Amino acid sequence: MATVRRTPLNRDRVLRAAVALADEVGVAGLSMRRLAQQLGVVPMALYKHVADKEELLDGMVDVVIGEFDTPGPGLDWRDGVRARVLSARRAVLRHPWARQAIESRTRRTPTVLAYMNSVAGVLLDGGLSADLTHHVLHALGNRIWGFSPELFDEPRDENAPPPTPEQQQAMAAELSQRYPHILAIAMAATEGDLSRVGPGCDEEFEFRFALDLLLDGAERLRRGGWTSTAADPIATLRD
Amino acid sequence: MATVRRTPLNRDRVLRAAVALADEVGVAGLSMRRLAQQLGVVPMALYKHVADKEELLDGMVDVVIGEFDTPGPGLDWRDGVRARVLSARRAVLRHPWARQAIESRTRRTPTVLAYMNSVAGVLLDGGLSADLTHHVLHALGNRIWGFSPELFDEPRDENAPPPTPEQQQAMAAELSQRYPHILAIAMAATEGDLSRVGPGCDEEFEFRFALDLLLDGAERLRRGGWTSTAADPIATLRD
DNA sequence: CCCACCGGTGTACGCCGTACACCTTCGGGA
DNA sequence: TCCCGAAGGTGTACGGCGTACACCGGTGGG
Repeated sequence: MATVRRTPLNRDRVLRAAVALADEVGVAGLSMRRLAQQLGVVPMALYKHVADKEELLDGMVDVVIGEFDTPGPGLDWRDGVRARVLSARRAVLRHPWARQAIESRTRRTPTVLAYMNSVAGVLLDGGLSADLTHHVLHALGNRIWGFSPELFDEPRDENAPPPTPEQQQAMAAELSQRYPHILAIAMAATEGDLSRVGPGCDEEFEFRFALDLLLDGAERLRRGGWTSTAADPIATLRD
Repeated sequence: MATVRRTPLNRDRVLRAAVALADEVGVAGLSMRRLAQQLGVVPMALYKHVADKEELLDGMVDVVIGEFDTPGPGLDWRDGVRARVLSARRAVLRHPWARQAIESRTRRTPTVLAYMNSVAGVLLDGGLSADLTHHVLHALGNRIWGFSPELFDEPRDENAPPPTPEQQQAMAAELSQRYPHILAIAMAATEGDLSRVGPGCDEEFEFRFALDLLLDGAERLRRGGWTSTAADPIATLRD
């Protein structure tokens, strides 16, 4: 009997299936065994296509980077960086696990290098010295991958019931006693309505704010002919 | 016979042993079983003192935060933040696993809140509005914990032999072909001597550079009476 | 025609976190 | 004085994980 032969696996199909699976169940729920099951294959079959789980994750990150789009030239260098980085951000938002995956990766694959090279190119073309470009890339840090590094968000439990007024009252009392400064911030962020503390911060705004703060600081340094070898390299910033 | 009774465990001893063990073997090598062994106790004994491994890690982070020191008042707000953050940095450098642990944590323990509250207090006392303080804290992101978020470092293998001149030549050729902008940066960073690419970037410098870039940008916003409700909130920054 | 290789299989090992039932010890009311 | 309940430590067991290793059928090139 003509048992239909499955079209054979290959590295690309494995990676794309892994991305899809992670989109569903998160990076914590992604296991070699589960991925194999999803592909209708025995776990060890995967190892014909990726060396180990580390390499699988590297490959998955490469897939996400492949979704970044490269805006054409002709932009102010700051707009060029913004465009790249905000595109990265959109890709990372489509794959919520990507942030954690990127943070945990340490290998720099050719894809990763190519992306860094492209961002660096925008800075250099914009007139930043190689020196300044280097340090600005460091300053941007993970932001070039489209997410801010923070410990502030996330612990939001969607299924939790909204706080009752009494709970709000209690929280405000607790905050004002032990963490008055955090209370001040929360009040400002919610315009005094602590019940709106639920939705949390506007990540998009925070991301752009920090990005622009850094890019505009860099632009000021560029104009000032900044160099890292000066005695107080950052002094140019101080007026 | 008088079998000597071990002094009983308690949460504090467990956490400190965990920190010590992680200092030795890293966070990846830290398992409940191994920690128990180190304490001369059966694995399940730990669960009388911490709910689960998550809570153990939260507690370990709290221990590290406990090592931050709080500089006295009387400093310029920027110096106040710098002092706190650089002290955090020293603590995190003493516990190399802490960075990863902090990044992976999502629960905000009272210790975490207290630290954030203290940093926020410095900003507010320095004359930043609650609004601006909020966004500046976001902009600083993980930097308030004493490390920069980056994908640039780490993959340095100490045991690897230094590259031979031929390898350097090959690397430079590869770089100049495929990643010319990265080459430019590497040349600038090593003053043209690519053999010094080994030691990597000066993390301390990069950290301070980014920190000051952000703090000085924030100071400029403060002076300009920045507010997030303006049409183009960041416009104050432009030239 | 044969054989080497490629992709997939099956089994097994040693880790992991932790649920659950149990057992000792000890301090403090009745 | 007795008892009892809590606190702290134990032992066993389960289900999951990544992956080493031996194997095996099909297929295409010499």
